[in-house]
Amino acid sequence: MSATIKDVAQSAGVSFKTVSRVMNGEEGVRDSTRKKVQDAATTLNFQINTSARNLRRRGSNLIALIISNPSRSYIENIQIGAMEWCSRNGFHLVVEDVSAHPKGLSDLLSRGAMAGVILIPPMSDDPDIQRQLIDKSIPFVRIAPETANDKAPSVRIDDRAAAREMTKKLITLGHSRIGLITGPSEFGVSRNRLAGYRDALVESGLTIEETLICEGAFSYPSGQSCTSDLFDLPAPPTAIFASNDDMAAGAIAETYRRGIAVPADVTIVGYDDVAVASVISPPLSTVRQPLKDMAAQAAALLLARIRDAQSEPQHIILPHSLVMRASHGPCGKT
Amino acid sequence: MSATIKDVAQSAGVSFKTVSRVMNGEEGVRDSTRKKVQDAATTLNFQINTSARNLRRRGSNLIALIISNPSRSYIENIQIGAMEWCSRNGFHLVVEDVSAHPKGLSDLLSRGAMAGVILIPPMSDDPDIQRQLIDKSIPFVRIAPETANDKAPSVRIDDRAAAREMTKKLITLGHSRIGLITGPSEFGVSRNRLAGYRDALVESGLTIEETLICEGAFSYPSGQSCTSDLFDLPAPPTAIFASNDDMAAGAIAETYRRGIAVPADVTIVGYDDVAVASVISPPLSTVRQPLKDMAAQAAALLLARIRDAQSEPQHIILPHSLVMRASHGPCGKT
DNA sequence: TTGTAGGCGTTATCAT
DNA sequence: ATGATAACGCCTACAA
Repeated sequence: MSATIKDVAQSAGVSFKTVSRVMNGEEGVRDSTRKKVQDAATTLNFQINTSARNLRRRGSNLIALIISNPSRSYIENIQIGAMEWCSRNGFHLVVEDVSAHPKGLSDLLSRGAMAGVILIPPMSDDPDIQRQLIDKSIPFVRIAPETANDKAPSVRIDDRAAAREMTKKLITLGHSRIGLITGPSEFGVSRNRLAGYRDALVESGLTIEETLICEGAFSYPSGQSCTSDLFDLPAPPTAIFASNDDMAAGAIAETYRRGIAVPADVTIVGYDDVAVASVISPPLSTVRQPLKDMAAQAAALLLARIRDAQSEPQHIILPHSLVMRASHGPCGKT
Repeated sequence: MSATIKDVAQSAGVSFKTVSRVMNGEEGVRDSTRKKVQDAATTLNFQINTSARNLRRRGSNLIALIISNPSRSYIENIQIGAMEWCSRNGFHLVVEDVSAHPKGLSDLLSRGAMAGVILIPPMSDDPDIQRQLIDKSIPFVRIAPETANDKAPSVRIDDRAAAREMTKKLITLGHSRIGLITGPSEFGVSRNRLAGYRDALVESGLTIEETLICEGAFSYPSGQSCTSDLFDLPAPPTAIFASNDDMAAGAIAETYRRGIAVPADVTIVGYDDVAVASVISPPLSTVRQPLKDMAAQAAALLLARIRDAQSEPQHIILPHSLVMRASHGPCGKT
């Protein structure tokens, strides 16, 4: 079929090892020889065989991003950050959804196939997957794990502090009955954000009402139904803090459906700052986390572990910020 | 490091070929032998080496989805459809963005790396990429190409008919000044949708005003600015048909910004029916195309070509429909 | 039903 | 600066 390095070698009148050197940009090849080889390669339309290279090198230029269903907009940003890093660093990104077909994962992780793996919530907190990875000695990195450990590097923001700040912001606006829509409890980030919410209330001397806390699924419909439940309370909240933007968008939709105005009648804020936050109306006030950066930095930490499995796992905390757009306002009610 | 097929063979007391047979689920192995081998493989934590297998088989279990920047929501649905198909059929999906780092593509397409490639707009109409793929004899499939050809299979909806139907629908509602926000002209789908728009106007005996046609970029901001231009016209349109939902969302935002109500004062409709369509308010009336199905069927057609490069390329046209939500209404003005 | 020989295309090692 | 030889781990072809 297509040409191999031996064909190129013959055509260029050198040994195939020399071709190998040229293809890998190694030193110690005379310029004239190099040129001869390059010309021959171009003429023969030579393409290196990745399988053969990987077999011999015991390596791969593939990084896997393991995802599960919930928030597509979250994944989208992570994926973009990871893809950009990959293309700048000679890797390619394999995206695998394990929620559908769990058996795909073990195939994906067959020996030598992936140079490394990026885990996002909820897999970053999944002990099974991590043990699997460790057993196969595949380097991995965790994005937004509940807590850092010494098995793998990690990248995160300080979710607890961020949730605390946003809650305090709402309190500053005069709100004292603040509904919280959490993510599923198996997500470490959900627990951390809930803790931050509690921190703020306690620090401000407010009582924590468990009925104001509703567990969502990080999805738009779950934002709607939690909001519905909150409004059906005898004393509904004057502000709702959703643990991601998708749920906040659902909350706003449900609010409108009931003829309640945002932010005039009720304040709604989100978390993540993904695309939907600037597209809905009113534009969403939210916690911004630098998802693309997080993914890029995660990939970089992963590379360090790919290069040297013994290197100390690093843990990075990136800065977050509050992006106050137009979905919040002062508390109207007493 | 980890076990090879030979280690398993020794441990099970059979030849390595037998192990190979078991690992590939081939017939002609006594059940007792099979069990012995499986046990040994489990004990040794054996994982097949994909590089060695691919090298020998001259194959790969990787399918590449080549994307470029514009509409992330479009890509999202295509990607989900392709991923699901892949995990059901023993493949994995590599997602590569060529808009950033074009050189990544040639590396990705190195010999044997990818079993096949899925092209979406605008790459489905890019002659360079197609020639490259043909030169390397990598099977590929085109999603939503401008026209089908005999080089590769394709999957699409009838964009021209769909755009015509939506335009007619608006005409039926009494609109005669209908603005069209097209996609970039290098997209075949843009040209087809534009043609359908013209078809409808001509068939209805309306004149085509070129000033009512504005070229967008398939992005939210471009939807805003085109809409702004349309409203600045001496005689603005009473309805706007955006060639994708992102631009329609931008159009609605710009409309609100000017204090104009949707759909009371102006009708706005989109195209694609992606997530944003049901999340914004009012919920968007739009042309639905079955993106996930399209991707899954594309992958299936691709597989046929991977299995037999000589097989006749198939061309599938999937049904579309109009999803009339709440962003349209009758024409108020004369 | 099971086993043996050989090679896929590349890189590592060691020589020249 | 360049080349010969030997793996990497698996599968195909053929043999027993």
